[in-house]
Amino acid sequence: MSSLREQRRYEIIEAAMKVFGEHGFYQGKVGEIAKEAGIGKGTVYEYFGSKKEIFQQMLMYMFETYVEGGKKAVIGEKAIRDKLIVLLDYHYAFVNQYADVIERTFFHFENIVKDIKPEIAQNKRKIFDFVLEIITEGIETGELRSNLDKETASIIILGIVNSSHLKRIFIKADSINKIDSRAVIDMVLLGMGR
Amino acid sequence: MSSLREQRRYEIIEAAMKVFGEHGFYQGKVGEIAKEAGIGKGTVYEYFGSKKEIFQQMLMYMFETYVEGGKKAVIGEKAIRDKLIVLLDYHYAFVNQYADVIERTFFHFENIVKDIKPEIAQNKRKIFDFVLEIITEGIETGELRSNLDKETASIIILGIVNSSHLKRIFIKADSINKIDSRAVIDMVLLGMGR
Amino acid sequence: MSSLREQRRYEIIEAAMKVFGEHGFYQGKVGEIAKEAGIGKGTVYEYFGSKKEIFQQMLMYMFETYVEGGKKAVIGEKAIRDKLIVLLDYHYAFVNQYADVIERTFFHFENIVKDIKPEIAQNKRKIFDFVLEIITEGIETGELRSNLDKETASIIILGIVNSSHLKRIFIKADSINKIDSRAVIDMVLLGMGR
Amino acid sequence: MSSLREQRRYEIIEAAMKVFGEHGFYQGKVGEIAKEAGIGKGTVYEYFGSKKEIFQQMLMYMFETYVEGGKKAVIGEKAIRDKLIVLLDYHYAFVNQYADVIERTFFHFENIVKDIKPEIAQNKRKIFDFVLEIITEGIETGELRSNLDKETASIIILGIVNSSHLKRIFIKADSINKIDSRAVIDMVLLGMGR
DNA sequence: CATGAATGAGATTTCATTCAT
DNA sequence: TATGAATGAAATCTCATTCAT
Repeated sequence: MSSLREQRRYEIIEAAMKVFGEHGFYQGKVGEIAKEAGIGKGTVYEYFGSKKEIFQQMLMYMFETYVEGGKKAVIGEKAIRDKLIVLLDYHYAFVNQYADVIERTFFHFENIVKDIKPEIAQNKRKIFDFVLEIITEGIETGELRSNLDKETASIIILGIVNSSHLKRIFIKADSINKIDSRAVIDMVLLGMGR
Repeated sequence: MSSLREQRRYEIIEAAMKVFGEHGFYQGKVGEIAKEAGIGKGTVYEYFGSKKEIFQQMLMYMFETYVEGGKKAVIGEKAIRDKLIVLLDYHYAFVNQYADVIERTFFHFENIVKDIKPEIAQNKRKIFDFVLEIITEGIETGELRSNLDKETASIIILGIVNSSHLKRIFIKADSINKIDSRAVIDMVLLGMGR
Repeated sequence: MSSLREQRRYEIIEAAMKVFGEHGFYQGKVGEIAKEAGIGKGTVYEYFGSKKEIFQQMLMYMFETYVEGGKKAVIGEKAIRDKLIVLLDYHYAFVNQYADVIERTFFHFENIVKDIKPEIAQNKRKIFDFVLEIITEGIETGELRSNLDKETASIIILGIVNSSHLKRIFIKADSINKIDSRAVIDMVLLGMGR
Repeated sequence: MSSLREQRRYEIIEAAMKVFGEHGFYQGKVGEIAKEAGIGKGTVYEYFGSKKEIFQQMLMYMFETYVEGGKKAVIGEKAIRDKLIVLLDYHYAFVNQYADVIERTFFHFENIVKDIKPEIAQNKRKIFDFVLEIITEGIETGELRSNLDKETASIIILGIVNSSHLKRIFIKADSINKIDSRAVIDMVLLGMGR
């Protein structure tokens, strides 16, 4: 059955996340992915045409998982403030779960997938649109200022969302200190000014 | 004198920025760096012990340039708001100047420099401290709320600073639209909330 | 019964002729032969021990077909001149029918079948003997000069027979111009000299 | 100097003739060519872009050598009969010298060099033209019949020239019996008929 | 009998690094 | 000091063959 094939594909992608996460794209060896997945090297090529394709499919999978999960996480919240907090928490959890592979590849694959599948590009755009939606909704419900430039606000939120992961990079690589989502969002909503 | 040697080292690093910027670390060839620098392949190894070392030194150089330049840019401004705006502009200009190499390597070198020189780690910390200083100063001068958690605020600023470059990644790769630093900072200072 | 098995073997050989004809021995894949024969890859190995064996059997089959067909074609002719013309036509038709596989393999299998089955060697010899017979007969009937060195004459005829296929190779690959068998044979019988 | 590079290229081609001659294109390994040439595997790639390119250049070299040598060999002879005899001898010597590689590749490279360089195609044509010239000259000098179809005659001669090598293939693989060029040519000139 | 998923040996090719000049 | 020809380790990918179903 095809679901068996799907299952095997998924196992390889799982293994790829581990290996690419540990070593990045160029240092991640196909042989190691195979070993990690508990199969032969040649078998990997029965399911994916090339190392690059494994990587692309892995990214696709992560993007989809990310966007889907994010929407699901946010859906339960009513207040925009809560949505943003949940989004921040979700992002942090996601990044932590896939920490290595994200740090090494998620925001850094442009040159690897120059012949990037349109679906991936779409997914990138989806993340932005997702945040834009929340902002728009916040303005409509009156929780956010009505004169807010929505695109700029989204950029800011996205930047901050991404900060959780920057913290580890910029402050200490081994930091496991989670940023306080509540504090962050409140600071953004209230403003830093006096 | 050693200054000739320094000069030559610098030329190689310049070439490395070009080559690594265009192709990333693993696809950037030492031979291309040599050609770009107008010297022989073997000569590169008279100045650097390995490809990895060239890369590390290049990062060091960029960090130092970044921090130094940032401090210099900000020094002329009195108001914290202006300092932040200038910082954002500076970051954007810096990222644009070294756009390719940053996108491909600046936030992605963990695995390349596992045996990272302490100086690089220090420089990363310096960037954070630099922002932290501005925030602290802002609180002291009363421009920022006194109950602000300084570290969190710095993380937010850093995240936003980094947004300028995220915009290109998340929205459209070919976008040349600069984010409006003034609008962004004001939004952060005033808050998004009603 | 075994005739079912024979039938299946024949189908595989037919498929092999197509595949080896298109891609040659090394580029012709067993999987493609299987697909062409409409059976599973594993099934091929129920009938043949290895790719090499398929190839050897295919050659055997072609040799036998060639020699048999050649004799049959010639048998109806009385005059040696006609026999030779018919032989030339037959060879051309045969080569055209199996054009690709012959061009790619017929004269090029030495290293593939180093452990060549004696039967193949015998078949090669048979082709020569077949021509030798015609020459001998021609001398006996007085159509050919009595002082003709039979072996040399056979070599010449064989070379010329093979020319039909050389024409395509040496002049233009896409040439479909058949050489005029009558003209050729007459030229050989009459001689080129004044 | 460039002649050093030329020299090295030639050495590699020599090694390639040996290796491809022994094992054919697909079984001839680049590593073996390198070893045969007494250099490292990587060095081969400093001189040729790929295995295919080595093969193509080798063919080019052989064609050129063949045509040049053939013309030189024939130039000393006045009579057409002698020219043809010399050509036959020359061909036999050439084939013997490069026996293996010719048997395995010379008439069998169509699919390897699909992207065949125009120069190779030209060389193939040159061989035919070369024979055509001799025939034409023979007619002009009156040594050959004036009503001879020149193209057909050339095909015949080419086929026969090629016979010397067919002899080994069709009769016995280990035969070192040279065909008697004089006898062959005379038979062609006089004709086989009574 | 028939199958095709799984395998891994082995080939080509790349490129950082060395070292004789 | 500067060079670039030479190197070979190592990686990706192919495909004949096996064998559990």
